[in-house]
Amino acid sequence: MSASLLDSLNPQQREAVTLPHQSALILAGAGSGKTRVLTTRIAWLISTGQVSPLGLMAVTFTNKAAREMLTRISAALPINTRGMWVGTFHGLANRLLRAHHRDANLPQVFQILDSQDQASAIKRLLKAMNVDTEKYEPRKVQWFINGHKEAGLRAKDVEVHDEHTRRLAEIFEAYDAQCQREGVVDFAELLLRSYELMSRNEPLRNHYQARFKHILIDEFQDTNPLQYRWLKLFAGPSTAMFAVGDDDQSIYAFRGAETANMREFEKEFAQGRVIKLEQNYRSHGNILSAANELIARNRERLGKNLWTDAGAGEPIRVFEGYGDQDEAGFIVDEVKALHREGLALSDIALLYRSNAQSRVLEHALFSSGIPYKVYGGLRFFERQEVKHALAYLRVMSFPDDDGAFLRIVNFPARGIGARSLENLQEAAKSGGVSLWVAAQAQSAGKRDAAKGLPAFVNLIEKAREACDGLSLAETLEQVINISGLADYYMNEKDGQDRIENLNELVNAAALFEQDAEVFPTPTLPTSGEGANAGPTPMSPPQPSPLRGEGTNAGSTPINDEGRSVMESFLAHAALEAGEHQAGAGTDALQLMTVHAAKGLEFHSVFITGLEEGLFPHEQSFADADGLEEERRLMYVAITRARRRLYLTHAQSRMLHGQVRYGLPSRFLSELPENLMLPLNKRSAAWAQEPAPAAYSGGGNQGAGGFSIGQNVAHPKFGSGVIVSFEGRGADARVQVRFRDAGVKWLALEYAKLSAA
DNA sequence: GCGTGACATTTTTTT
DNA sequence: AATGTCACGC
Repeated sequence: MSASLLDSLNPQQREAVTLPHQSALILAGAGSGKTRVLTTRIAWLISTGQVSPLGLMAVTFTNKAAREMLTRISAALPINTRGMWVGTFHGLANRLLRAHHRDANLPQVFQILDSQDQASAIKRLLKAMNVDTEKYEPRKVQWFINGHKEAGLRAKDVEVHDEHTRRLAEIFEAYDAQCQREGVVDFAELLLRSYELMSRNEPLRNHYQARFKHILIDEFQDTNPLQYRWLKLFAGPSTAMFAVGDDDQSIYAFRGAETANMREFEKEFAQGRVIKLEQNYRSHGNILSAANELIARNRERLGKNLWTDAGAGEPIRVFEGYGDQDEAGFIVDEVKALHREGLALSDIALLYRSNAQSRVLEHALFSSGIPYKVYGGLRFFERQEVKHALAYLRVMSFPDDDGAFLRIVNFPARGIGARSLENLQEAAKSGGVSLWVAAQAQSAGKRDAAKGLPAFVNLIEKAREACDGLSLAETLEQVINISGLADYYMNEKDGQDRIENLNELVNAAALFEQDAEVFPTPTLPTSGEGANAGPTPMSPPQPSPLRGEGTNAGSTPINDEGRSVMESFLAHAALEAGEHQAGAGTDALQLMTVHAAKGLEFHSVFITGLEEGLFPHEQSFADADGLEEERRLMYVAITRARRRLYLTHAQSRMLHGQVRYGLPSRFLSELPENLMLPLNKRSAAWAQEPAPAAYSGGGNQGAGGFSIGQNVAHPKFGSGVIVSFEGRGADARVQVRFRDAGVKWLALEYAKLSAA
């Protein structure tokens, strides 16, 4: 079977898949079969008996990629993939920390903070420390902390040059102490903590290094310094590292990714064993040429040249709309036409630079009745009602989590105001205990109170009793009712959606549980049962450290990592925010940010909002690196398309509640003109009139018979389009974007402007 | 203590 | 536009 597996590969792909037991770097261009090579190599290694399923680790960045890999492996091999170390950096770090939580100095039931949770934890801390939040903005503090953690640095490692930084380091330290107290761990901490665990604990390190014969890393260009160091800790003398990446698709520098890791890896591990996959199987020639031409403008590249033997295909369609609504209208019409020709909606993607841009598109799609699905944005597990319900679960199982406690102590409102909370926090602080313990103390002897703190303490204890022995889904159902969340949202005027989400949450829990039960515990070896991992001597307090912790004597069901299903579910909620959107299975148009589109492909792709300031984003203008990253982002966007590519932009759009006028993106002019097919904006039915309805209405009708969006001619500057105006009568001035002469303000009284 | 409305602030990308 | 913060009145 391995023969047939290899048959369909090209020579470079095959070479990569069948590399001997050595480290190597695979430079894999967009659409060159990267995922295929990775999964085929795993299948090949296992099926040829070179490694057992548990003797390898495969790391990805997104849950989607991890899932995809597992699916493909199970399709190729008759093995149970559960228990295999295939997952995201964060997922695997979580797994390691759960299994060795004692060595990592964490409670068995540590909770994972998502960015929202982290932000509120920081705000709470700043308040408690009496920090001036004008001087130390929570956002910046968060950025500071995460930045350092991602570089592998603790508060004590912060380089202090000035008072401000010194204070930040202090806050950093206090933040970590708070998290430790509350048994919570943020995203960066997952990695840093597991990194420290591995580097400090030699037996543990030796164990894993001996276990993993092969480590395969996807999207290597996106690793940050900490992740790279993290990987290296798992690599023993006999471990082969197989890194697949594309420096041209590095789009996560903003969160610490360093392409330098690729050069570093080449020196340290691959030692010259570099295989380039340059044949693109995805796109037609014109699309690929455009992408190549664009990315060639970047200076910092390892160098690669994608080619295809497919034909040139269609030209790239470019559309300019008057406003964002025209842009959306054009897209709706084109999508309809494509769909009519038989193309599945799910094979068409609408891409944008930032999430906020989806609104207008959604509106247009909704009113035209085209089914669509938005990825990203507000995720299921990030919704407040879901977070509330989960916080109840959390407080029930780990009441010392002050963050979860504060989230729900007075929600739904039960008469606990800021004053009582201040008192409580005071008491907790002086007693050196959690809010929950302090609340319990204050409520002693007031068991039947109907309001206030005692009522809350009562409620939690009652809920605990009521849920004893129940399944996860049943527990959630109970909690949603007992807590009063159900009643609360029932009476809210637009609470119906929230109720539905809560029901959906119960469903998700049931599904999750079912999944956990299909593979009962004993068949699921965890860390300890790698191909050749004998029991390794460990630090004393743990009897069988590699077997995961706490056999959990209680009645709660146990899953593969020896923790309760509830814990796993809470971790799942944080790590995999979830695309629990309606319409699974139905054919729907795909809407997402360019970032979210990485790794995906579609027959037809619309890249929207191609305007200066939007894409490239204005935040990137400051430095050359920022612009290069935007260009790589554009490269990623273009290479998503197999057959047809649309580039759209608008002269004006609503942004932050104001109309903004944007010039066409520089990326449009960086593409080869001969490949482009400009679509005349007037050819579209809705744009027949000189002044489109959207702009002739709300006071935009300019003086002197001109209007925004109108094409004009000037004797000296040539042809252009009116983008704005101010004043009336003799004072009236218009802003014109000329084709060649740039943007100019002209006084209507003097300028010899004529309609064109 | 709690709900309301005025006011200000924000506005990239994600595990 | 949308969300958070603050002050006020009940």
